[in-house]
Amino acid sequence: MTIAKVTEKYNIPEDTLRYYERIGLLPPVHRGKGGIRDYTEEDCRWVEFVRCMRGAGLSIEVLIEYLRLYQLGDETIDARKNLLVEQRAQLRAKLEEMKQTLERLDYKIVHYEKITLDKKVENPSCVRVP
Amino acid sequence: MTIAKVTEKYNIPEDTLRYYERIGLLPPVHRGKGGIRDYTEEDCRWVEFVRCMRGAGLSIEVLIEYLRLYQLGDETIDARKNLLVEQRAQLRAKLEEMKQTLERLDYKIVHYEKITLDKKVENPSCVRVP
DNA sequence: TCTTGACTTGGAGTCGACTACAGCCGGTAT
DNA sequence: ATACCGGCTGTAGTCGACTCCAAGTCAAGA
Repeated sequence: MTIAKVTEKYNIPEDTLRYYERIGLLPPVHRGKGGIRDYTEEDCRWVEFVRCMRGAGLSIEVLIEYLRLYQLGDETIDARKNLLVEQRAQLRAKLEEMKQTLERLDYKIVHYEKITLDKKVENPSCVRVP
Repeated sequence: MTIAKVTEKYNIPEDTLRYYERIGLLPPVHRGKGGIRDYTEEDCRWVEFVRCMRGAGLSIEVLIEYLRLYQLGDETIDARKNLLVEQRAQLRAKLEEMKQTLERLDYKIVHYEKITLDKKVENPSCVRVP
């Protein structure tokens, strides 16, 4: 699969795919004639995995480490699991924080809607909070 | 309230508080003798608000705009509400994405645990996926 | 044969969000 | 009087994560 196809399929710019590979966030992609990249099924799985994890905010550094461990084989299964457990904990925490903030936004929006209604009935009962 | 107290209370570095004020992410803080900042209750509410929203990933740009609108008074209530509604939508989407990823991590971790167990009973039934 | 277009590398530039000084000021403790 | 805080401004530097570009290669089509 050419880089253009991968870009199209996963919606990741070509430059970014090359960059990911260069820094070791993707395994070295096999090259065909003239050094042109030819992404295998497994390469694509990595691309998708990285997109997913980056989308959730995992750092590039951590993902490079994960790939590195993966490439070292079965010896690193424990280390990989620990890495994922750690990242999961952080993700959980972030998620919780964001849920709280979402609720706060809900509350504020309701507040703004109340103000607007109050104004319509000429009864301004709003308080000044951020 | 001095900047040091605010730093301590909200766990935001002094440099960052000054930076936030400079770029208009906080309203101009009143100064006492010798130009020293004296944060009011309302200033603190903004600090806390900004910390919360930044923590959820809202951009500085958007928050500056929100403060700007707020400072323009009641004329901008609608605009502010719209801004919040938009940001809430984005936050919801991000949250959903992260939830999916969290589940995926759960799944992968379980998978790694299975591998470890399998190995203990000399029955390696694992597949090679990222 | 020449051009076009998809790909390559290597390196530099950008962007958002801080973060770290250098150098100065004013009040208090020794 | 001096030294030390704690704060101030202004500017520059850092960091993570891309993003852009020049210059080159190669294959296929007019």
